[in-house]
Amino acid sequence: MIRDQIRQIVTQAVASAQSSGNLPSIAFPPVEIERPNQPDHGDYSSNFALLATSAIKKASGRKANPRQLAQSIVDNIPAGQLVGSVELAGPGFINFRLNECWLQQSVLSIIEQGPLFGAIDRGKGQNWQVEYVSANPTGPLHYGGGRNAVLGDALANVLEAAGFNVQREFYVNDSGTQFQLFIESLYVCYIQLCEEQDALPARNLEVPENGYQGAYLHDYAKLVRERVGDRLAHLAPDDAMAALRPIGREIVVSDIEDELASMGVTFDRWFSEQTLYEEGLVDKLLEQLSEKGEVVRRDGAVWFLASNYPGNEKDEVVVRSNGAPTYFASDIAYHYDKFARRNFDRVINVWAVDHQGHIPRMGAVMRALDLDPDRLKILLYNLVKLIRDGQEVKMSKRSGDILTVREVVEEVGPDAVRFMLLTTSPESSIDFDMSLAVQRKSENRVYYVQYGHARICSLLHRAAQNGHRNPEEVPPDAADIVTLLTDPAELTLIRRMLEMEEQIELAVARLSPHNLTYYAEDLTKTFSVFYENCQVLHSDVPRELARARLLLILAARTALSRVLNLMGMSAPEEM
RNA sequence: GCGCCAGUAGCUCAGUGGAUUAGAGCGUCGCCCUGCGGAGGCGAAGGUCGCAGGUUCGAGUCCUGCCUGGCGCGCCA
Repeated sequence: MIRDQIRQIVTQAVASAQSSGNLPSIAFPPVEIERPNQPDHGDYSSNFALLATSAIKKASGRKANPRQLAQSIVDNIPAGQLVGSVELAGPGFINFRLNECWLQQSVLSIIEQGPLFGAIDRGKGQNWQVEYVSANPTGPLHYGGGRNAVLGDALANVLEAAGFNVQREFYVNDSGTQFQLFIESLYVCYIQLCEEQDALPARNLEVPENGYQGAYLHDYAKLVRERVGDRLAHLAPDDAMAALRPIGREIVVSDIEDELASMGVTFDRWFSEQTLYEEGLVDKLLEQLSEKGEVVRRDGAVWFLASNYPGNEKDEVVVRSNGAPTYFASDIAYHYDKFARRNFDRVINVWAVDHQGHIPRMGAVMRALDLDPDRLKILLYNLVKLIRDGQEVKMSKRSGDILTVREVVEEVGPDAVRFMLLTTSPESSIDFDMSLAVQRKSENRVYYVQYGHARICSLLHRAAQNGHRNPEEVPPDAADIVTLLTDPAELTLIRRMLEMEEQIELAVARLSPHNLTYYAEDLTKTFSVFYENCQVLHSDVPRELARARLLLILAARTALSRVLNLMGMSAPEEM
């Protein structure tokens, strides 16, 4: 990474200034390289001299002059290929400007990297898991789950770009009370359907008190009947429901899977909670924890003594007094499986804020299992408020009247959904204006980037028609040709593209990819300015210069489609 | 009551302790089509960064207190 290289240059300059006695030999803080806001201040800058001043003051009580310190560092920076100029500025900043020749050649390196452009090696082959969505398998996804899906998916993309081996997992809660209620509700709908279709005597069954009422249950019931006919209607209710469980599970999970796929979200693994019970892992771990005194029986229930751990005020029930385990019991086993068996170096769970209370107890579980709590990260995101025609879209979950991810995707399109749900930092809530998202006009920022990409493709296509042979290929003399790229708009575009690595690094460091949306817009904006200022296929433009600009455009397409793909969006060739 | 999060332009939101001017999109008001897709470009207006203190060479960013809003504090998930 460029930033790392510059950091390295400064660090070495500091070391040589120290060994020649121009800088005191004390322990300095690590060198920070930042990107100045103002272009006048160069491409990169370091405030090291300012930080060093206070370090010296602390160490020796002497007050050093930051500009002087900066000068002695600058004096120790050798000439190189990457950096064109180094200057001392303001109270003691060291500003770096990238070498123009180097910028020009990097156009070719961008093209060469292609769809992997911007990849960095932060992961060093570590195995990470991102677990996201993990909605209850009781029906279609509530639109709020869309944010979870988009966030987790883009984060996984970015982690892969940063050199991590990433596994995407959906945890299927196919064992708890909610799933049981779903099966009971589905059973009732199924029976009603059979009574109707197969002329069976009416039993007047009703969906249980806290059961699921949504219309989708009737669709599911139809699917059940298509598979097994009225066979289950002739069994005793308990037997029928036992038989219904795997069928219902498959129907609802594949419905959710389709729904997510409509947004381009797919998983490597759908992990069944039920299997943790079937193989006895839950019991085994509760037993182990009990032997260690982490789990005790009290008031007829079984408790995990979370309050022994920092941040936890209360203990947690793992087995109710009626003998039924809570979801927390299987969560212990699930995380044991993730860390102790599958050995992920790190796991990121994407949770909505209403689950924030679980965070401290998960930390307690990790410690109780002798696992490093830092291996588990929770990415919390705030809720989504849907606005349509200036009004909040309200809904009642009870009547099953929920707006689903599928409906929102159908209404505004998958790319708009992804972009909109990604622009806001996770901890902020989102006001998602659907009426705005549908508009394919300038008021809608979603299509701006895609439009830019489509223009690029159109331009390359037209170049071929205009007699440029193979505009998508790099000619043998490309290294000479790109030296013609000297227009400020051209160089600015190159600089912007070269931020890709830093944007990926930033998204990984914060565990949030929302910066990508802003970067994508910025990139497109810079391209548009270039496009406005620099003609390519006009007859006035010399042949060689046109070729150079086509290479730049090819690089721009590489960069734009890369960032779109990282966000999980399509990069259309025409619109 | 306690805990977590948010409060930045008319609206929706960025902002990684830095450089007399705090950014973007939309909206508003002006320009730019005998030029590669105008779903574009240029410019203007618009801010006591919730309030009050503090830390430091330097604070929208860190600390404390307060105000407002959201979420959480079950033998629910």
